Amino acid sequence: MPELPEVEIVKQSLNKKIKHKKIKKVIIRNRNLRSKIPINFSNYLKNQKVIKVDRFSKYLILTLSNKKICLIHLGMSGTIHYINKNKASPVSNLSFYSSIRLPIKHNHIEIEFDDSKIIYNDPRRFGFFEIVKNKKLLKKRLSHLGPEPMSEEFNIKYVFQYFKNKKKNIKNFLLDQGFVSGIGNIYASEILFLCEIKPDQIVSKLDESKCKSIIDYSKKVLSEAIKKGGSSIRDFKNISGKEGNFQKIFKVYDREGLKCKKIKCKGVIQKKMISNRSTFFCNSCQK
DNA sequence: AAGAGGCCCTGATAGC
DNA sequence: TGCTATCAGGGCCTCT
Repeated sequence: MPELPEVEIVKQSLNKKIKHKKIKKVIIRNRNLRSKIPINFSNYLKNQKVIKVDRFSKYLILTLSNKKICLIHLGMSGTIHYINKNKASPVSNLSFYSSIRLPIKHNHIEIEFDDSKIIYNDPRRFGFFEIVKNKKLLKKRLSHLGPEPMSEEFNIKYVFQYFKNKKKNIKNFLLDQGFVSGIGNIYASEILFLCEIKPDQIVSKLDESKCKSIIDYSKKVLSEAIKKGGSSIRDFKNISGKEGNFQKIFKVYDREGLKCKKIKCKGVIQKKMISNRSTFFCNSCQK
């Protein structure tokens, strides 16, 4: 569910709420996530301070005072909720979704501080919590990931070279975390719309200027989404709190059958399954 | 060795 | 009302 911008929003709010706080207690309510939470997981966290919270791609990285690292991925449906013990309600929510009440089912992990706690909830269990023993191992753990879209490394030389002789379509590559890491299914469609490139375009056929527009719009869309607080769709909608706002300006995602938003374009937004993921595009201005 | 497809899991919604 | 089928923001594994 959460793509890079949403994970960034979670990271920012975690830094505001739990940075420098000491972990007093860890409760595992359900070990079953993408990988099973190890029996001794709590031992690494207990009595440690949270030094900082970082993010790479869609991963959250909690550095603890014992130098161990708690690596978190939210999968499709993972959310983190922050509760201040002194304030009964409403509950402020660290997921980019918001909720004034706590989820009841599918709470997997609770991490308690003196005055507050965070709860990890994940109905589909595609997320995970892992302990990585040091920085070097973290680098190794994340070594399969390509550059982030906003980084300098994601440049024309890299992209043009990467696309040479490749026969997959561009939508597939934007979702391929080894090529570029952080873009997910929603932003892939949004980026390609702005580039005026059809999602099933084979990448070896893209010229340099098209590659350049993919780079520029990837950076632009993701930074814009972060500014808007991410995208809140489906979950917890219509509940007051810190919802993201980017979904309000989706150009193509979930707009099947509606008119293209580009000025003077008479096109209609189409939905097509590409590698089993729904993909939205304009049948007229995307070539 | 790149690329296609299946699978992990629960919940919401659509269609009959 | 109550079935069944399909789809959902991700990523890994296997097969060809």
